[in-house]
Amino acid sequence: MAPRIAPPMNAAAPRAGGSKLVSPLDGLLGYRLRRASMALMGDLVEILRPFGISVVEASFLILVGANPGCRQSDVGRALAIKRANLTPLVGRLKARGLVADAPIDGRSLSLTLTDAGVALRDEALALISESDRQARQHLAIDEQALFAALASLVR
Amino acid sequence: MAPRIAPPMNAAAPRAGGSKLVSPLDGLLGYRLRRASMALMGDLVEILRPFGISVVEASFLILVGANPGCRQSDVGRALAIKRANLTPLVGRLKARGLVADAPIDGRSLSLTLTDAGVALRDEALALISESDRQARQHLAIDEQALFAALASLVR
DNA sequence: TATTGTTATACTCTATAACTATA
DNA sequence: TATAGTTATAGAGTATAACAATA
Repeated sequence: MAPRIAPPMNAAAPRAGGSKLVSPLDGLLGYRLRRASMALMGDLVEILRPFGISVVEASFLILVGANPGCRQSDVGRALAIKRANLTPLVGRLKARGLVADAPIDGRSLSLTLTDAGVALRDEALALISESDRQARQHLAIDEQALFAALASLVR
Repeated sequence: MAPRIAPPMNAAAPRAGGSKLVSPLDGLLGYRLRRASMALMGDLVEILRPFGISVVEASFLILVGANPGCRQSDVGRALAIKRANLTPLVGRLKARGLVADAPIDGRSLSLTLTDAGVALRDEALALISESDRQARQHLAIDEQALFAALASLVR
């Protein structure tokens, strides 16, 4: 056994400082993912605050903007938003003049961004992309590998 | 220009299948993190359902269990739970006989798991760790590098 | 019969503000 | 003065169930 230097007496007492806790959670991938996700979500909330839209609403606008004429139900599936929650969400965006809908076949609705919706989406997406780029640029890991690993955890 | 073979007529119409959408969100790290986190959280919810506790409650029990006698406020800080939400959380766990508290200095509370709390924590943590291990074992990426990358995104 | 959209409702988690007591 | 804990309350976000209309 290698000799060990005796630590100072106060180092032997756990909880001395009173604030640093042992965290078994730090060894869990799920926990680390949640904390990282929450950190980026927090940034996103700040970015979106001036626009007066939520993260879910922004995701919705971005997806509809990239798929003009898409069915409401498909957007809901893609974002894992339940039908029952989709109605008031679309209602808010329509009320703000950001989204327009039109019947497809009598039971489905097609969605499109209005000009105002496109303008807001463009502004917001630019800021979101820039913030995301900044978060990625100091990663000490291959970005493609990271994305692939994250994708492998979904479903 | 290279000659192009004419596609079948129905292939020219986007949205033919009607379900796959173009998703600019897939290029965002924040979005991929959120989806991956939500997937693992879903697993966790299923694991905890038989115990009748939430993900937050399980995290709380695990952290208190690893730090007997810790201050309630320190646990709240470590898990980013606001003081106002901590009181009913601890109240529920005390009412179920999983956690015990004791005054430290007249304004702070120290928390400890009861025997029942330790037993539940042991059972739950074993299942959680096993589920987490399964999620990690097929990652095509260095685990240490992944954890470091995730940590670099927090704060 | 299965899907789409709607309505109503409830539950969880989180957020804010005000208050008391203590270091 | 800053911190710890409490209380009350409000807001997102998400969940279920039931319904009508349509494919």
